[in-house]
Amino acid sequence: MARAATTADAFNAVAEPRRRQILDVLSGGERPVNDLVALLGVAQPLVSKHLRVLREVGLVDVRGEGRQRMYCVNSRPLKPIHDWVKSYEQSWSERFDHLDVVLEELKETEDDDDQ
Amino acid sequence: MARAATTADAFNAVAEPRRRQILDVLSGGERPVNDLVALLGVAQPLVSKHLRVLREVGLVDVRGEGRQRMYCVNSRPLKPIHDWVKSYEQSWSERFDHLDVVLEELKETEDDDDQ
DNA sequence: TTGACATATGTCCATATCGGTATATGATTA
DNA sequence: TAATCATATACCGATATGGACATATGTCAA
Repeated sequence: MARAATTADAFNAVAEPRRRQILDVLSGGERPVNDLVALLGVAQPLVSKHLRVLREVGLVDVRGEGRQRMYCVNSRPLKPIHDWVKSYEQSWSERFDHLDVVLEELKETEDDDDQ
Repeated sequence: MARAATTADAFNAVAEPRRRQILDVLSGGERPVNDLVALLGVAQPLVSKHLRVLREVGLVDVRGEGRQRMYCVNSRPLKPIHDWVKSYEQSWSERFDHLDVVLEELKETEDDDDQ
């Protein structure tokens, strides 16, 4: 087998930075493709391809408006990502970060022993 | 260019389900490689390679213990994912979900008009 | 040292990616 | 109808993947 398709799920679709950018722009409201092309400074066919991936995993919806196609975000497929990542959240919370700092300092103190 | 390397960042590393599984197991505590091999039922070289990817993005730390290598989670690289996804959280919250339901019902009512 | 165990690395294959360029489809206007 | 604008698709290249397999490295015990 090879790497999972980008259209396999939101995890894969969103791993590409450009697609996150697109979602970030669309989170400000519905946009036609050419807006994204201008805002991201990317070739139009590439934008269309990224939009296709996002559509296939349900992260964007389309609506025809004249000769334009208006895209908007549908963030529900992001929920599994949120849910999975959330269970790790406490680990980097302030309390634990502080503990890390303390441990780091301890280690450095040990390292300094041989000076 | 091709797809970004799996070791490019946590987004890419974590897009692979098997690697999330590994992190999920390790979140229960430090484990040697063979534990993961047994628990996931995957070939050992494959586990080692996944662990390498996770290590390269800083999601796991290793510690030598005799002839074993103990792996544990370091979830800090997940924070960017959490932060990015979090900004979309409200969209799927109850309130909005309810709104979706209402709109869905409205649409179905319209569709039923021709009965 | 030899052997056994734990883990890592190397090679191979099939596959699909992102990006670029060219072209097709589709809707609107003259 | 023809020309134009907006978007989608097709094809190509370079690249790296996950998995299977074989083998190297490294640590300990007899």
